[in-house]
This record gives sequence, structure tokens and C-alpha cells, in this order.
Amino acid sequence: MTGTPSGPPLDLIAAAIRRERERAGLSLTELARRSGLAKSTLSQLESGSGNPSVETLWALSVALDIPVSRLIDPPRPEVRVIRAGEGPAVRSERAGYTATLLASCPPGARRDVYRIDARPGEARESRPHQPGTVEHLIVGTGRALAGPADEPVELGPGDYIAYPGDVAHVFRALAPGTMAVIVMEHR
Amino acid sequence: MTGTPSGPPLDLIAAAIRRERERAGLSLTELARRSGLAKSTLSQLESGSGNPSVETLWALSVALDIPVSRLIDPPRPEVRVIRAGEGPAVRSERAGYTATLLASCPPGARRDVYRIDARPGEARESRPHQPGTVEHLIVGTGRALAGPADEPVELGPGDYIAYPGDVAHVFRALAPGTMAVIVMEHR
DNA sequence: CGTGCATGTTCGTCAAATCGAACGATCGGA
DNA sequence: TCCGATCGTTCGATTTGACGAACATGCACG
Repeated sequence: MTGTPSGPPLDLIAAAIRRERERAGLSLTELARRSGLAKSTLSQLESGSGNPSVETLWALSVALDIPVSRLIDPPRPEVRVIRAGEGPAVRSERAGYTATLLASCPPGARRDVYRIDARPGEARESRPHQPGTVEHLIVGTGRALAGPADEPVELGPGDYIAYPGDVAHVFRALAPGTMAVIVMEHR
Repeated sequence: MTGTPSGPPLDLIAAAIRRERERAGLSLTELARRSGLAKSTLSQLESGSGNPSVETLWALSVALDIPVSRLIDPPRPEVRVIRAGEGPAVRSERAGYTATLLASCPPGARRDVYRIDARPGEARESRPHQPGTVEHLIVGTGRALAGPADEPVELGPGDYIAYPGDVAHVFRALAPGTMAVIVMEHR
């Protein structure tokens, strides 16, 4: 029945709490006072013997002035470079449209970053994605008609648009060599 | 004394759980079986009368195949357009560098989107941001030298780089009319 | 028209998270 | 050296989350 041996990261949470507390320069007593929690609770949590509730986590995140995610999703940054032309390219059936996935959605993150290279031609329509998704589009070069399918907006170099990704939307290049960046923000 | 009566979003979590479950097309019984939780627990949670522990949340997120954050951070989408030249511009002291904030970090989100317009000149150095921050940079036009301050990378049109934002980093335009997009991802 | 199986809810019990208070340890000043 | 303050830990009492079983309801099938 294991299937997922991904044990509950109680130790990680414990470490995160201690780390964030010490980062804020707070003592256990002080944090207890600010968060309204008992310092015994905090002590036990930081010692790893604890399974806090959301209320507890929320109180902590408020007192530490950090998003709750910081306490449960362990991060890990890196340095990556993807040269123009490299990277996983998702070409449309029709030529003249190339979407390159620059930064996919790793565990813990919730956004994809694409580079779009397109030539004038048929519009590329996208069916709705996951509800709550928001797309950010910045035109680099050329011109494009993009946005919600029922109300697209004409954009020039440097223009920016944000629109819900959970409804049908469209992208159509209006000039040769049109390049754009799309940040697809999942929820 | 907080000023923000930001009550624990128990209702939001309840709604989120139900939403995500129905999205996955799972019945309460099925989700209970997959997550190893009692369906009574799930029922109570979805009814809003509950304060789940991290173990419970973790089991849910694994069973639903979503990050835990999806259950605790509330969303909110919109449609916005910022024309080139519009929007809050943050000019550097030295001329030749303009950063425009396209999408700031509203409550619940955790990323800022900037457009950078720069001319060759002095490098612009940024001190470390919040720990865990990751910056994504895509060059639109021109050339730039960017990345960690101790190991910058030369980038051309379409090139992409991701690097930790919690260490000193730098951006220097190498050609006139250099435009880039920076996605600053907080944690 | 019953029967079988499903979904989602309610109730009593148990384990555990949280709390408040007391306890040694450490540090700084008189 | 002694005293006070603060730090973090430990210990019972209480609240509360999680579980399992029973329950009401709806739907398909014979």
C-alpha cells in the first residue's frame, strides 16, 4: 500500500520553522507571544515531534511574516541557461509557431515560462487550462493579437497583458519575427 | 494587535479541497481510499468544520497530485493590459535602465513580472532578495550580461536564464535597445 | 418493485495536538 | 559571587482532530 514512500516532511517543517524563526531574530518566547501559541508547542514543533494544524501554521506564518508555503514546500534554486533555439520546443501543427518551454513546473513551483516565436498566419487557439490559471504575455518583437478568444487585444513591442487561462484564449502574430514571453501561472 | 484580522482561512481550505477533489473527478470514498484518510474526516473538512494537520494536508496533496500550497493560498485572476511606456516605471539612478513593474505580487501570488529596457553602460547590481527567490530572465532584443554577480552569462535575443535571487546578481546591457523580461519568483 | 452498490453525512471513541506551569541552563550586571 | 532575567525544554490536563461504524439517500439492475 506504500505506493508513495514520500513521508510527511515533518522534519523539514520542523527545520523550516526553526530556520525562519532564527532568521527573523526572534526568541522562542517572543515568537510564542507574537503568534499567540504556547512556547511549549513551538519547542515541540521545532524538535520534530509535532504535526501542526493549519491554524498553527497560519499563526506562525503571520507572526513570521512569510507565506505558509515557505514552511511546507522546501525550495531549491539553481542556475540554468537555455540558448535561443535550444530547449524543448513545442511546435504547432501549422508551421510558423514555436513554443519553447523555458521553466517547467517543478514540485513546489506553480508557473511555466514559455518563449513564443511566431509568424503571421492562422491564430493559435488554446482551450481552457486548469481553473485559476493566469497567463502573462509580454511581446518582445513584432506585433500580436492575443488575449481571451472573445476579446483579443492587439499588442506591440513591450506591451503586456494578463488574462485568465481558464477560458479559451488566442495568440496570432501580426508581423514576421514576432517573439513573446508567456508566464503561465498555475494555481 | 496584528492590524490584519487575517483569520485562518478554514473556509477557503474547505472550498479548495472540495474544488480540487471534484476537479480530479474523485468521489469522497475514492479520495479517502487513495489518501488513506477516513471519509468522515474528508466530509468534515469539506464542510468547513475542520482544522487539518500537515499530515492530512500532505496525504491530500499527494492523492490529488497537487502542491500543498494549492490548498492554502487563495487565488484571483483578472484581465489587465499595460502598454509599452505605461505602468509604474522604476528608473535606475543612472539613466539607461528602466524597470517596469508589470504584475506585482498581490496577496496570494508570489511573483513579480518586470520589463527591463536598458542601454549599454554600467552594470546594475542587485543585492540579495528574500531567501528562496528565483529570477527568470528572457532577453527580447539586444544583448546582455546577466546572472549571479560572480558568474554572469552573456545572453542574446531569446536566451533564457534562471538563477537564485537570494544572492547578489547583476544585469548589464551590451547593446542599445536591449529589452528583457524578468520573472521574480518569491517563495 | 425490491436489491445491491454507490455517495456523502452523523455519532461515539481514541489518540494526539495544544496549552499552561514548572523546571534546569545560560548569561549579564551589581 | 550572588541575583535576576531570559532562554529552551519537559510534564500533566484539556481540547480537538482523526478514525471506524452506522446511517440516510440516490441510482442502476434484475
